[in-house]
Amino acid sequence: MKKQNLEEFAYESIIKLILENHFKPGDFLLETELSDTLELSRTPVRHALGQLVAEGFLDKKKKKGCFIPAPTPQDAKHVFYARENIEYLTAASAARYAINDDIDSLYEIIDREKDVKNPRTRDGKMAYLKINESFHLGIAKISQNKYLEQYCKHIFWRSHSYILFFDSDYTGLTSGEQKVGPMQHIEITKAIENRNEEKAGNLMKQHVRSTFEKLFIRI
Amino acid sequence: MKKQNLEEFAYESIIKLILENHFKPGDFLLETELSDTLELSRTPVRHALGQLVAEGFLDKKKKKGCFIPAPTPQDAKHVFYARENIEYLTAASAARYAINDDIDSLYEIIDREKDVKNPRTRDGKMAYLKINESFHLGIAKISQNKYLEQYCKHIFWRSHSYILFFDSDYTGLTSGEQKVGPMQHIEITKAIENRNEEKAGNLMKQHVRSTFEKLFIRI
DNA sequence: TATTTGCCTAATGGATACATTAATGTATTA
DNA sequence: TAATACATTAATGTATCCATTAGGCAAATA
Repeated sequence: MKKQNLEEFAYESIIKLILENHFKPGDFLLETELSDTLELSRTPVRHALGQLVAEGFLDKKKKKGCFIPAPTPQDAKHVFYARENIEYLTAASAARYAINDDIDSLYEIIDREKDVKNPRTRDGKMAYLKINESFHLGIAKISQNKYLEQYCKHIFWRSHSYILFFDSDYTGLTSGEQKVGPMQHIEITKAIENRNEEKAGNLMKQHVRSTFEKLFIRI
Repeated sequence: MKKQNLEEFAYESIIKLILENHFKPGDFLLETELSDTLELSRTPVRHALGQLVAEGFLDKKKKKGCFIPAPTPQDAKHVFYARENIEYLTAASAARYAINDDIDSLYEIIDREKDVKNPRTRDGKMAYLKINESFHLGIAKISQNKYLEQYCKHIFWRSHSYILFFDSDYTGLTSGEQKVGPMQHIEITKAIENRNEEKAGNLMKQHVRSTFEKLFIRI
């Protein structure tokens, strides 16, 4: 990874570490430790941690440090409730503003999604999640509203941490999603293509909710 | 102001400076300058600015500094579109979860709102805005969803900067709002009291939109 | 005159030394 | 033994010094 901006480097590295399950909920992310493993001084690490706290990805205890917030069923409900409603808005707004290129890029994402090999392996799962992210955030981008996009990004990542955490054996979700996910994605994209704002929103809401329900069985 | 945590002190002081119109859009908030006026080192100032950028209140140009984002009609539309929809959600959710104490506290806020003296003066206006804030964020709190609350806070403050900026002569909005605002607030609170989620949401949406429309005449 | 080149400067970006403090362990005492 | 007070420590919080760089200014060039 390039290191021209140590602050950004630290920020992205820490996110990567979290997403790769280097920490479990409740763990403290120590400035000294991180600056040691990332091989830079505390300053950029400290800055990056500050960002993550400000953005709500980490909690903080004064004079103690930053830590991964503990996932709870209650919090999961809040996350997914917020997410289904935010994504309702981005999808509806996307249906209003999408141009042809936007539609094309969505279909292209769906094609990549169908091509994921070995969905049950860790790499396959990760690849799937990455593509899924580009679909959802792609729609947020198309919505043309940078605030909704910002919130969507935030809540999406937040929900992802649940998916990663509760599906850490990489078996269940994907095998089912492999067909269901792309199918729902196609329906949503069609609604956007037809400029049907309400339908796009509702389909998206259902789609997010179905993810939650599949996940929640395990919680 | 107390200074036990210089980082927090810096954070709050900078927000205060912004809200008191010490800077105009496009102005750079220089670390050196701020640390000078606040009488502390650059470190906590730098940290605070980082937070504000992460939260989206300030923009940043690498190696150049943080600055107040320029308000534009287009951005105003985005802000208020996001706000009316987010606050729809918080109000609806509040109608679901409010307990009696919550309702009481809302009516108490409305009473304080009616009592604001001299709404045309700077102080009166500021007092009004402060109370208005506690109403809207109070509902967000009652919604019981910390993510919606977070987004609501953010977009509310963002919209406030427009109100402050475009109503800097402190005349128009308040004189009208003085009666309209509280009346709409009462209606919303009633809907929440009656556990009517959809009505609470819709009234809130209308309320936010009417603020925008009154403001937008000037933009 | 218009454009390019390169220096200058003021601001951020980063490292490090030092201060402070919450938490924990340890000893002392009733 | 249990409780309290003290000491230790390990981390954050802060200040400051040095490095880097974007942008401006001016001289040189065509």
